[in-house]
Amino acid sequence: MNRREREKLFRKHEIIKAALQIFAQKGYKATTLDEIAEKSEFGKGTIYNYFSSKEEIYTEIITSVIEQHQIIIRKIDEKTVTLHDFVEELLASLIRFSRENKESFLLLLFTEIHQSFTASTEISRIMDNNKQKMTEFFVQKASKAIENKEIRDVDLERVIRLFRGLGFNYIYDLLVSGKLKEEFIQEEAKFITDILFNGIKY
Amino acid sequence: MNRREREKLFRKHEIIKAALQIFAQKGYKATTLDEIAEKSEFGKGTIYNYFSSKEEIYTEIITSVIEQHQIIIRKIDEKTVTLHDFVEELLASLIRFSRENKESFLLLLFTEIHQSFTASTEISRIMDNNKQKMTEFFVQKASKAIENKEIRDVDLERVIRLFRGLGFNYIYDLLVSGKLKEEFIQEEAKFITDILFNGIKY
Amino acid sequence: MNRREREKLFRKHEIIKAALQIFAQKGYKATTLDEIAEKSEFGKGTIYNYFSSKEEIYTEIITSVIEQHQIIIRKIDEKTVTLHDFVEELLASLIRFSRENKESFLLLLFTEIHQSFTASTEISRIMDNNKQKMTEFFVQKASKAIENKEIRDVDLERVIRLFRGLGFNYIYDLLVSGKLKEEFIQEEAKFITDILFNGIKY
Amino acid sequence: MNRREREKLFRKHEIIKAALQIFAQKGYKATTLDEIAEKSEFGKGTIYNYFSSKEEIYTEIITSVIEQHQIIIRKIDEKTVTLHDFVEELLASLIRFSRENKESFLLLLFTEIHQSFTASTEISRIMDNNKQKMTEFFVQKASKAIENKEIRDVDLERVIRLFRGLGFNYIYDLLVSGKLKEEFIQEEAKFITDILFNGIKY
DNA sequence: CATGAATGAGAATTCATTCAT
DNA sequence: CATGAATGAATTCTCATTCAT
Repeated sequence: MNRREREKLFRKHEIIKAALQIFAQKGYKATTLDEIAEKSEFGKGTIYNYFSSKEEIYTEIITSVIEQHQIIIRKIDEKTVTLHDFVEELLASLIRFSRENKESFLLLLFTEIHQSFTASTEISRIMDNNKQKMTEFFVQKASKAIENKEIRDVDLERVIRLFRGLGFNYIYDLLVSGKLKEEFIQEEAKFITDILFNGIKY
Repeated sequence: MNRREREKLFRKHEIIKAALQIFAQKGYKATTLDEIAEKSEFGKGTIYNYFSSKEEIYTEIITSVIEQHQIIIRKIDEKTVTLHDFVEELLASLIRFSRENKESFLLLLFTEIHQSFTASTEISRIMDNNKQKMTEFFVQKASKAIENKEIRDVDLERVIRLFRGLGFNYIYDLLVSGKLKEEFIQEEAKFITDILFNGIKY
Repeated sequence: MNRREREKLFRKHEIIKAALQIFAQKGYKATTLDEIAEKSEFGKGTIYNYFSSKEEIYTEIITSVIEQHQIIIRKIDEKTVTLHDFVEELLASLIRFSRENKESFLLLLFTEIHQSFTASTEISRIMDNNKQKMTEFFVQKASKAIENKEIRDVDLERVIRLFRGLGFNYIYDLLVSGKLKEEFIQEEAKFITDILFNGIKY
Repeated sequence: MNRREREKLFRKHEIIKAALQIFAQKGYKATTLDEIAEKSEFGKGTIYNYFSSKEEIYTEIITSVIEQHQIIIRKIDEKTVTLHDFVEELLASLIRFSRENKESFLLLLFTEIHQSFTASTEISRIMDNNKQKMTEFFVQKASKAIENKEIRDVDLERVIRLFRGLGFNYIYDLLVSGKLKEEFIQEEAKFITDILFNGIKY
């Protein structure tokens, strides 16, 4: 990649950065290109040299966010053996990611919850695929955990549902409460894992 | 209330019903009055005989949904003594409510997650108040549960965060999966409660 | 005219009274039928039993106002001989009329100034006719006044233009200033007449 | 000011020119943005790149017209010494202005007469201020004229009222009659001044 | 490439008029 | 007759997209 291409990519990224913040704050419909132009400090027309439509900006952003998400999951899957470690490390990673990429996380959450932000079936497909992937990793680890008597013989479909709920919403609450300090990330992950494995019973 | 007033109320409700469905599907911004008019089978102008603006429709709906939500929580709070029962019954009630009022639930979830759908600080206030109320009920029951050694001495702020995450997101997943049958509602509630109390550990 | 007809006429007059006030305050376009309905304490539909359109209400009102105006002029014309008396008495009458029918006067002024309030050529015709009539009376009296050496041999077209300007705008200023007391009406009329005849020169 | 800014200003002026004509013809309420767009030969949306609302267009226009009006008065005030000259020159100037800016004059007249065209208190304030200023200049010159025995000891409040009436309404009549030729402007001004000072008496 | 002026399709809202009760 | 609910055409305003410079 020569200088020209590198610069082009850099400018494109500037636009994405600006757009992400506004999309995360206002949602797809309520975000205007004027705002993106202003925040990215480019002219409105310039944006169309990098993206062919507002929807494309959104799609590209959300696709990239999901990819990062996937990479994290994949890495943790490879790095860990027991379900317990998988859960704790995945949570820690996701919490860390959310903290460092608050807007990405929020956008992911919106898109997850509210798929019709955009009419794009492309995005739906990617989201579903992502969900599917995460489920696979979890089920694999969990199945083995049941075999190894690490955990009880629970209904895995339900547990993954519950786990996903935790993952997303707990982190969201942490984010908006503003209490998410770097030094407590591992602690938060441990806490959720503890409850998930041991329950709150006396 | 005479016939005329009853009819008027009925028609207003027809509009609300239609609007709720579209708001829940598309969100506030992406919902147009033309759609509401068409779905409610009224003329566009007619809507304005019942509401003074699009925002008023939204506010009225979300306020009413939150009220229903509150009533459920309050009832379960009075009806139950132990935290275990409170959690199980509340989950069952919320699951049942969501099943019967899918759109209401989705709208609540959107508004919770994405407060800037509407600029209305009024709605924010109501939402915060609702969150606060639910927290209070939970904390009260949980504090006593700790005293009574029903549960361990866990960090309540975290547990409520976790529980709320469960409540919302688990139900959402159930809803979109389309697997939420009436006969399994109590079972689902029991399952979550079981995990929350006993964990998944072998 | 039997009771029924008298009542009908009475109700029609109630509507006219209400409409006149609002038209005078806001102008034709900015006045809504809802306002007229509310002010007249009739249902909106009822108004259409008495008038076939908003424009008809306006036309009927303005026509009636112009008629009253004409009657005054005609009466003063008959009652007076010299131009001086004609001018003074006409001014006094018009000032009195404006004071007692503020809205009518304002409406007349608007319609005079701003004929395109309504597209109605009917109104234009009536207004022009009114103007014409007033001019005729004035010119007749003035011509004789020149003959009789009551006044100099001035350009009558110009004087009538000047006089009309006085009549309307002076009264308007008096009206909005709120300083128009019954006991000063004749005095005001005398003042204008004095200036018109004698000028302000030392 | 560079080329871009000059062009922008020029286009803005094109819009103002078109809007002025229509406002003057139909009044504020009855003028639509579609008409302004069509007359100015811009797209409807383009107008909003120059003004943020219909009301802003109106306000800007009327403000500018009043300013021009003020400038004329001020200039004449400085240029003349006696009341007689002030009156004659002011009338001539105003007549000339009205002839060359028919629409501006009409708009001024409407706004004066019918302040509720727009709800804007801003405009009311400006209008009142303008009225006030004109009164001050007149009163100052007239007071001195009384001292100097240029004119009789007349009630100045009344004379200014009368003079304003003349100024506005006489010119209006001239305008609509279409008889206002450049070569007669000074003559018209002389005529009115003559009557005001000497009266029409023989 | 960068820009921002121009645009019109589309959105919310208003209101005169109709009409069933 | 009286009423006011229903309506859609008309109006103001927004914004993604195009395009000339």
